[in-house]
Amino acid sequence: MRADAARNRARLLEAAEKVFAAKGVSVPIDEIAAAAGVGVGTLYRHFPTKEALFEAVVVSRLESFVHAATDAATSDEPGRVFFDFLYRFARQAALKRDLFDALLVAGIDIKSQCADLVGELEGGIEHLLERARDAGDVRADVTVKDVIGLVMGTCNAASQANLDEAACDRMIGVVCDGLRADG
Amino acid sequence: MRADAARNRARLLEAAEKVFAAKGVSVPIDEIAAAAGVGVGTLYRHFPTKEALFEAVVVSRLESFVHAATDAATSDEPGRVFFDFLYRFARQAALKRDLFDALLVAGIDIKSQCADLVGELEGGIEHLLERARDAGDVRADVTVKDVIGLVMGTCNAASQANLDEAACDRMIGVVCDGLRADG
Amino acid sequence: MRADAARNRARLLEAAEKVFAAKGVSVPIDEIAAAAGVGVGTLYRHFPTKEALFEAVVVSRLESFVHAATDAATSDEPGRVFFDFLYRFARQAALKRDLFDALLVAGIDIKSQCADLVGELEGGIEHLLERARDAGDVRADVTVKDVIGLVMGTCNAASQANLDEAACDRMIGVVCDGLRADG
Amino acid sequence: MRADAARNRARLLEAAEKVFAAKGVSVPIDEIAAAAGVGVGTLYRHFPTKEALFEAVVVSRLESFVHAATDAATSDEPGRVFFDFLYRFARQAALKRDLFDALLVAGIDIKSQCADLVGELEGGIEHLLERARDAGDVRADVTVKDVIGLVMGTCNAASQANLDEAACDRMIGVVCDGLRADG
DNA sequence: CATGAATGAGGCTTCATTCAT
DNA sequence: TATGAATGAAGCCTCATTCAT
Repeated sequence: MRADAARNRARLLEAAEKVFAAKGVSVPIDEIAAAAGVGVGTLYRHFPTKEALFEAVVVSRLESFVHAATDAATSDEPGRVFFDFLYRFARQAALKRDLFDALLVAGIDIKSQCADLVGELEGGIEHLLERARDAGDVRADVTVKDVIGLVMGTCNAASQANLDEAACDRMIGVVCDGLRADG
Repeated sequence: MRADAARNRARLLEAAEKVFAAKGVSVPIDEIAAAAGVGVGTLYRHFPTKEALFEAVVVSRLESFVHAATDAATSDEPGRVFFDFLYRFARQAALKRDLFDALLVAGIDIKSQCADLVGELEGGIEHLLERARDAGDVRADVTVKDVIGLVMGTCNAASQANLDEAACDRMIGVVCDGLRADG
Repeated sequence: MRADAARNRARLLEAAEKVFAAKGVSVPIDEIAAAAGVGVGTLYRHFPTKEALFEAVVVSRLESFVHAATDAATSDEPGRVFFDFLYRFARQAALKRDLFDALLVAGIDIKSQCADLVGELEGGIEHLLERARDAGDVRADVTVKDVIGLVMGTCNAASQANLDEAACDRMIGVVCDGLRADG
Repeated sequence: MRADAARNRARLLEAAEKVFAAKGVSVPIDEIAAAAGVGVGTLYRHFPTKEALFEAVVVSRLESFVHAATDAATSDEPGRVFFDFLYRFARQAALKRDLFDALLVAGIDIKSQCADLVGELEGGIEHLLERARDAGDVRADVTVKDVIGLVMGTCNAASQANLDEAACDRMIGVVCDGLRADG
């Protein structure tokens, strides 16, 4: 791939992330192209479909989470590491508001690549969860999906309600305390 | 109001609730009319705008919550009543998936009536929360908005992820335990 | 026809005249029914079509002009009578602004009854014109259609431009002077 | 601007002029697009609104009138030039039937550019009128608005009644004679 | 290869007319 | 019979996608 093509692709992803976040998934694709400083044609050369562009944005987000989970996998303080991960996860999700919502809500099905990554991410978190549970730091009855749902849901709610960072931390704190408790 | 008009209005609300929930707010309005078994014109006679229809659906939902909060306001077991309310709230929200998300996400501003009801509902929950807090059953640092965000967010997440009722209860359980804890 | 039916018909005609004049021919028919204080159903019982209602309105207007022309037919001052008629005609037309415009412009073809009345009116004016011409008070080269066009066109223009009565009189004065002149 | 875009814009203007003239302002916009041999989308790329398209058509017409008025401004035979202008004006207006009516009648407000041009045109004609009046060739009591109303109204009437060119000339002749007369 | 003009299906809404009450 | 609710074709406009430049 030529250097300028690569640069355009990067610009498009960045612009798409911003614009999707700011205006929702239903934003006209021309607006994204404009924000990236390229023509629609160029956008379509890199992403065959609006949906494909959206997926690519989500994928890039997921990837960073997967890396974080992998990095945290081999600590010797499983509990601390697990909860730290949740906080970091939450903060990220809170920052990039509307994107995950959009992903979950807007009726755009997650496809191929995305599904794989989601699986990987779940796997990574499950690993962290199990180690924390084995160490007695997390109650026994919750599943990965519960954990992800709790954190993501809370973040979404916080961002949708325009709550500040303090509120978001407080809410995640509640969730973490709930996870620690003996049920 | 004539009998048939009332029947059609009810059908429309019901259909809209279902269809919005199943396919998101961006569903074509004709589909709702078809689901209700009436022509588009009839829909527009009852609701002057797609947005108005959506609002009406949300309002009817909110109203039932407000009633529940009011009913629970005068118990002598504030803690139990508060958490019971949250469970009921959650179960309702989980059943009617995607609607509240949509409300919060889809860029449709809440208007007039809706805003009032939301305010009322917040007031009602705040009352329950304060009584439970005064009774020492809930930690001191959380606000109504936190509570609502936690419950709603969790429910949304659960429904989006197609989790079953058990998972949803488990998640709400985590949240409630977190709220009980001393922070 | 029952008394109340007749009253409804009259009310509808009156309302239609006002509403058409105020808002143009493209006004929704419900608005006319509402202005007349009856339901649309009643309107349709009296006039099978929006166009038919419009035609009826125009007919009633034309009839009054025809009567005026007939009344003026037998004067012994043909010139004065002719120009007086034009002034009266103009004033009427100017008052009921938008109706004739609408009639002429809006693509609604004149039908049956209307056409007959227009013919009658033209006949009446032609009679006045001929007598005035024979008396040497009007130049020889103009036709009835010219006269009607000049007066109606001027009135329409005046009303469209929101000119006041003085301006309208001035303009008709110009036209009349032009008609008097020897060409 | 790209060559094809310019060509399409021109085609659209031309088609719009014809179609508006033939069928009135209420003609569906798809019909204009079809007449121009382009898709609706193209029409909307060039003119953001039906009204904007209409305005553009009117503007192009007005411009030619303004130029004519400017060209005639510095003659040394003010009377002849003034009446010549009116004849030319009339002939143009008569050719493009229904457009100006539509403009004046159909409830489409003249906006920005249009208003400016109308002002310019009025100014131009006023200049001609004053010079002709000063030369003693036109009666003293008429205003520009009167003159414009008389000519435009007459032309509209002529075209609406499907009168031929001779009749139109005759009618304008009457108006001009009326303007010359001493009132 | 980049651009942005062109396309047209499809969305929301209006309104003349019909029909149940 | 009067009413006004129901109907649905048709209008205006948007926007994902294709294609000429």
